[in-house]
Amino acid sequence: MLEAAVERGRQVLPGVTLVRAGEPMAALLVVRSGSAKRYSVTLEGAEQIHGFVLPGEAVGLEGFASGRYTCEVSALEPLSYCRVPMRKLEQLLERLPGLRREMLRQLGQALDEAQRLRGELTQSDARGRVAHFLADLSERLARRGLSPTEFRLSMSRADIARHLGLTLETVSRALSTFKREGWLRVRARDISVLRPEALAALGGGCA
Amino acid sequence: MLEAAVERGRQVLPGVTLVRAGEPMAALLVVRSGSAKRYSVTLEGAEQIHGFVLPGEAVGLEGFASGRYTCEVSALEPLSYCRVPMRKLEQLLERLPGLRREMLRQLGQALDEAQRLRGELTQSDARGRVAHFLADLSERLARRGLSPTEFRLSMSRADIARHLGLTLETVSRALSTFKREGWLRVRARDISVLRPEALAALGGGCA
DNA sequence: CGCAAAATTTGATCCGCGTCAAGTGCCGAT
DNA sequence: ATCGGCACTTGACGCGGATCAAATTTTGCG
Repeated sequence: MLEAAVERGRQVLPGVTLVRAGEPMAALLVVRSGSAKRYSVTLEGAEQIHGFVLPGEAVGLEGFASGRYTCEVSALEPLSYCRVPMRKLEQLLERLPGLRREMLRQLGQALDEAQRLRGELTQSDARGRVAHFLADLSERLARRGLSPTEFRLSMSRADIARHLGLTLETVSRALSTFKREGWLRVRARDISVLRPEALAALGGGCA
Repeated sequence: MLEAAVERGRQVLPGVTLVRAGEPMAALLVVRSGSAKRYSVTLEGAEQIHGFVLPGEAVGLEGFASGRYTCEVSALEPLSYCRVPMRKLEQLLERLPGLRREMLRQLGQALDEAQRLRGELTQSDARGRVAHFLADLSERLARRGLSPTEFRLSMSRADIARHLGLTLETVSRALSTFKREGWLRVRARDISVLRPEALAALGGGCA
């Protein structure tokens, strides 16, 4: 059923752009492995990073609004994904009530997360934001069966900073602080979380 | 068709809570007139304001994620709304491909706006955020056929501040600055926008 | 393996916004 | 009409993070 509609996985190299802002939304993309960044480019040419796409997550859901993608998505590592053409998707939605609910669920979740993140970011200070970012990443990795305590950041400090509305220096300082406090081990882009609860306490003030 | 499924409008007074976090999502609510604030309560009891609901907008779409609402929505003014029970909604989605697309479109748009807003807020300074807030409000009012230049804020400065991740003093100062520059006229909660383009320039750096 | 370029860390200084503290004006109650 | 309370405005000051600058590590490549 679903499998039959899905085009065989495709592979791309780091730096390759999967979708561009303004391009018609011809298909739904789901990342199989690797990671990507979602961003839009401001008038001044700066990247505004909306978030990072991990395995199992869909790309460009916000394109449903207008039928066109509203941001760019480009691979941060070698990445494989599968692709469901919109025409196929509509046929499937016609037939499968479960898939309808699933699509609404996914969109609802994306919306919920976007809001929650916005709340976190506007309320917290720099370290709180970085802690939250790490905790969130950790949780999403765990959801995919990967280690929540040992992972490698696929994005640069600058990408993290632009995502959190900070400067890369501030992100670096926050990581150094966490390291000094004994909450993390940091070696370049390799992270070991030693005290997840400390990060969660700083990052998550939500009920 | 749609009209038949919609329960007659209901009215509530200011301060009344329409939906509560954790409550099962039994129906889709759409605001007819008046306005409301969406918020969640942090562990410390502070309100985190996710946004404001204007006429024509739906309440609690993020509830699709889990079948339960994830934030509270309470009326800021006398408010009327209509209500589509979830059971009815599913039946309609079964039969109407157009409504399916419309639901996805609405969710996509909510997602797109949440992301865009997050980007704005994390990148801009205090005046940029307030300018963006006013420009956004103005645009949404215009979309409903209301005046984009003359309106009354239904929310307090404190609500605006918590929404933007600022303090109420800073919001007040931003408004005073805009007034001094001749971009706005401000009398208590009544706003006249004199130079929309100035606000847009400060508020919107997106492509 | 060694070099050059890029990414990251660390340090010093400055400024915007949060905080604390007084006013000022608007609105409802009596 | 007057009073009291609350929302808002305005002012003073300190701190966290942006900015500028330089050292250090990592990575990609010949």
